[in-house]
Order: sequence, then C-alpha cells, then structure tokens
Amino acid sequence: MDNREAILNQALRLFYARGYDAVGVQEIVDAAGVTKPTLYYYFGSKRGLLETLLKGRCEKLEEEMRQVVFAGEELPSVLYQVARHYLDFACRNMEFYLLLLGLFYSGRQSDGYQAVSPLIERFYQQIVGIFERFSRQLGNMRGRQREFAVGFIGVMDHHFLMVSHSSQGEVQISDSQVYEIVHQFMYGIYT
Amino acid sequence: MDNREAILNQALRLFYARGYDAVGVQEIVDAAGVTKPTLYYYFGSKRGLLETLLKGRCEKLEEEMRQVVFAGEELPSVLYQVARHYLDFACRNMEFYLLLLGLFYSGRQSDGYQAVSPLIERFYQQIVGIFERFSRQLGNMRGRQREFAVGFIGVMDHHFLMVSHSSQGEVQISDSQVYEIVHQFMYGIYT
DNA sequence: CATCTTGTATACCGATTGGTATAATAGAGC
DNA sequence: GCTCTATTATACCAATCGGTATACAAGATG
Repeated sequence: MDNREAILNQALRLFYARGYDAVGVQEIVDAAGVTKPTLYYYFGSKRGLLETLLKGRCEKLEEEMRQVVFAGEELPSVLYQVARHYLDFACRNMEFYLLLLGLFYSGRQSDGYQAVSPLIERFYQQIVGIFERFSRQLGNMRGRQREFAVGFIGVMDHHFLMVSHSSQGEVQISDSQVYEIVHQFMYGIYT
Repeated sequence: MDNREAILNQALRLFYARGYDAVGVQEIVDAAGVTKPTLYYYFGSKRGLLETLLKGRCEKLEEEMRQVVFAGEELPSVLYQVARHYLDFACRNMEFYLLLLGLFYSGRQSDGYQAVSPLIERFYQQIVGIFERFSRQLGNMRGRQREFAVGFIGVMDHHFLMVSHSSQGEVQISDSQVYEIVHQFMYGIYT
C-alpha cells in the first residue's frame, strides 16, 4: 500500500514538471522504486493513474472550500475568505495545483483535459453559488453570476501562476496580497 | 514552400487538439501530405517546428498590439481598445491562441513552456508599459504596474477560455462583453 | 498443511517515438 | 549539355511507448 502512495507522489512530481504526455510509465515506476505491473495493478492504465491522482486531491480542495463558501453574511468577507483558503491550498499543493491548471488549459481532445474538466466544473459551481446567494446585494446581475465566478477564479489563478513563475520552491501569498486581489476584483483599479 | 505552410498549419491544428507531446511527427507529415525528411529539412526538429510556429504568429500579435498600446490619452479608452484587439486576435486565431495558453500553463521543464515563455513575457511588457504610462492617472501605484498587467491579461485570458469552452467552432466576443470585462477590471463588480 | 488473495518482479509484446543516411528529382545559371 | 542547389521520398535506426502473460512470494483463512 506504501507503493501506491509512492507511485502517486512521483507521478504528480513528474507530470507537473514535464507534462502528462511527456512522462513515460517506466520513468514513474523507476522513480517510485517499483515495476510496471505494480502500477497497472493499482491503477489499470496511465490514464487511470492520472484520474486517481486528480480525484483524490480535488476532493480535498472541494471539502476545504465547502467549509468556507457559506461562512459569512457579507459578500466581501466571503470572497476574502474563499480567496485566502483557495490560495492557501494552491500554495500548500503547488505542484498539484499547477498541474491542474495546466491540464485545464490543454487541448480538449487530450487525456489530461478530459480527466480534469469535470472536476474543475464542480469547483466552478461552488463559486457560482456564492454570487447567486448574494445576488440581492449586487443589484441587477442580469444572470452574470457565472461571469463573475469566471472573473474571480481567473484573477486568482493567474496571480498564483505569475507568483509561482517568479519564485522557485515554496510559494507564499501574504494576507495583504490576497486583500489586494479581492479588493481589485470588487472595486476595480481606481481605488 | 507550400509544403512548409501545410506542415505549420497541420501542426497547429494537431498540437491544439491533443497537445504538443501527444502528437507524433509522423502524424503531422501524414496530415500535411508530405514525408518526414521534408519536415526536418524545414524545421530541423520537432521542437524547432513548434518554435517556428509560435514565433511567426506571436510576431503578428505583437505587431497588432503595438499599434493600439499607444493609441489614446485616457487609460479606460486604451484598455478598451487593447482588450478589443486582443480578444479579436484570440477569436481570429482561436486554435493558436489556446495552444499558446496551454503551453504557458504547462510544466516549466517541458519543451512547450520553454518555447512559449519568452514570447509571452514580451507581450506582458507591452501591457505593463500601458500602466506605467498612465501611472499619474492612477494615483500611487506603489509599483503595482505588473500586478495590474497580470490581472488584466488574466481576466481576458480566462474569459476567452471559458467562452471557447462553452461554444464549439467559431468564437465571438461582442463589444458589450468586452466593455463589461474592461469595466469590471477598472471599477469592480459593484457598478 | 492446503488454499486463496494480495502484491510484486522478470521478461516480453507490437507499435510508435524522434530522427537520419542515401538517393532521386527538379529547376536555375553557365 | 552540365553542374549546382533546393527540395523531396524510400527505407531505415535505436529507443521508448503503453501494456501484459506468467510466475512467485507473503500473509490470512480454512
């Protein structure tokens, strides 16, 4: 059972660094110190390995988010808490999070996109739910809840990507940075 | 010389659909109706093909942007024009643009990221330049020009990605959508 | 002890990978 | 006609691809 974890960890590391398609099964099992049949015993296929990897960690993110999405009576405070926890998760699971983003931005006929797309959609629904819950406070939204969610997640993702690009190793995002990101989203750049 | 173009076109189509690493050289030349030595004659390697492909189209984007970045005396009108032209380019070159995004979001040790990263950085500098030029109008920016650029591009990219996901074939972004994106970026969601 | 399930390794499969050595073809300049 | 250069095809390379047939070891259960 320890081997299973080792395979998942090494697969994450390698997929993140060089991409799902560029990494061979042989390389993964070598790094994990096992042989191919062991990998295929646990995951059935390379695609199955990817799906197991994504699903497990995505459920953790979704779980963490569930506890924050409904905490707060005011939209700004909810958005701030969501951003704080979301970016915290991204920093704590940097490799996984960047892998997720990369797969989501890859070609739609690729294995990676097809595996990640339904998981991302679930997360989007959580954020859309926030804007629906506070739609009274925002005046006439004209059904723009999803656009707001897209904008909000887009800003967070892109910021995290750029921060992680300009620093090697551990990534940190301070409270004040989170505040600025959310503030800019809510009130624009003309503060 | 016609074969060269055919190879570039088919490579773009296939890389976009299934990813750079997942597409073999053989498949590209088959689709283009040529043979492998022809591809290697023109581009030297698979990586060289990708770089030629990216460089050629990126120069077109950069050229188009140069004509807009300095047009206008007010920040809002410049941002609106930039967004309009940028998203126009993205719509007109959907496959190329999504390939670009996908490569930029992929692992840093991958061929794709390494080929695309310097090209994207040049584009970022163009946008950073806008916020530097209008820094007087924005009050104390505290060196946040790059953060604004990151936020601006992030919003546009993410919106385009979501629009292209939810529609197949030709993608269009109306003037009013562009207006909303830029408006939300400048003034936030509390309009 | 015998059996059954779980997990792992050796050794292999056909297909495909990126890339190339060699030669043929074609058009241009002399 | 001759040669030079640009372009293309045939046929091949070693290496790697994802995946598997078979056997073997270990622990639990009867």
